[in-house]
Amino acid sequence: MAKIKAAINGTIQDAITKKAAALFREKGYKATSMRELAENIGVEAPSLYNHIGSKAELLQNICFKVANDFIFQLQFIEDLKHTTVQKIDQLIRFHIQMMLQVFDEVFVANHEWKHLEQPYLDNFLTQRKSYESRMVQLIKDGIKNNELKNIHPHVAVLTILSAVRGLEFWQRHKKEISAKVLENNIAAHLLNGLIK
Amino acid sequence: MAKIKAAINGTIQDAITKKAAALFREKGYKATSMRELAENIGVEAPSLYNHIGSKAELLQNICFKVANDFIFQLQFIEDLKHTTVQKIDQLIRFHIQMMLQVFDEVFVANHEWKHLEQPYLDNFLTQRKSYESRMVQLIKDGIKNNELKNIHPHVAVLTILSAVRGLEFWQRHKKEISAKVLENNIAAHLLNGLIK
DNA sequence: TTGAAAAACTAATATCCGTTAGTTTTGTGT
DNA sequence: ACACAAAACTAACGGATATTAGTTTTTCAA
Repeated sequence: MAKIKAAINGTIQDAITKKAAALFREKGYKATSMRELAENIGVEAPSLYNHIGSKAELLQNICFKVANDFIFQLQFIEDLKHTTVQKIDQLIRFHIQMMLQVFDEVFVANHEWKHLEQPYLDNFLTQRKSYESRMVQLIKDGIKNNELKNIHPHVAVLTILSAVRGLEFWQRHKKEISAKVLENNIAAHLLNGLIK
Repeated sequence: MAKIKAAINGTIQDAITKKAAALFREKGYKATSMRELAENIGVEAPSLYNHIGSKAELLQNICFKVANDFIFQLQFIEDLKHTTVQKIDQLIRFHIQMMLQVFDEVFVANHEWKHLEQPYLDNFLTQRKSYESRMVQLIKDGIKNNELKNIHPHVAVLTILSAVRGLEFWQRHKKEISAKVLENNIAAHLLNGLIK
């Protein structure tokens, strides 16, 4: 059998992880077998182990790569010299873009993290909790300086995060509507419910 | 081993289905074994088959019961003599209440439906698509009669559905905040982004 | 061209899964 | 108390799973 083809600027391991993300998204982690992943790549299952450590490791890499990207961007936005509304708007748009650009990976991080093994599971949940807290703080800032209505900050954060997650459904309608229209509609819908 | 205890006004099958919903929600359908379900009920795995047909059937019952409840309520709301805004408000609140009252079942219908087997899978997806379409029509009505802004109806529907789904996260915070506060905050957040 | 490293292959293992068959226990109406 | 039905049990099946061991093929630098 021919060698596994890596993308132009990626390792073979990256290629396997990418395909794994697609399958984990489509069928779920537990329902995706290594034989199936191998077949999709064009190789026998045991050959995968020349490049990766284990199935569990694939899930770990996907989940923590996504978590890292979000945390990095949040840090970047926090440090900007903008109004709170501008920051929230930018964060919402980043979420939307991630959803559209690395859909499989974000979906897996959102839905399949529960199959992480310890200590990765606790680690992941801690990171997510911290991310939520920092978003709550952003909303609190906006309320304090009178940019936002006096809504319940934590409820607002979860409403925003969940609404953005709804972009999962839009993968099916990608042709009917542009990314920019989506971004503007959703950001407006969510922000208009908050702004004074 | 003692007999399986049914709830006061339910069959034994209902009791098994209820516990299955809890486990499917917590661990996922594929990751939940019949041996595990049996242990949780206090019985050996084969004993379950005196009361149920198969694992797949458990998932079917959970998913279609939930779908049915939602469709029934949507029909009820459609027939009301209310403004469109009132109808949408009421529908949002129903979603929130379902999420809080039959959390496990709604969660499973939202996340584990992909493990349904044919023809149930297609059936379920058809029902869901129809439900979405009818919500889109509701929004369109509201735009037409000038109650709502000229937003993209389908985007609005998915934003609402996803935001409500965010209540999943609130199971952890149930003690900190009352159902009524949640309901009011989320409904307001989502509606204020739509109303003219 | 050759030789070593990388990566494919085949074969196999132990474990888990849903489910069936056959048997024993339990509960209930007479 | 007894008989019958309901529902528990044990044993076992065939099949899928992730992964390992051992071997052959491929690739590529010298």
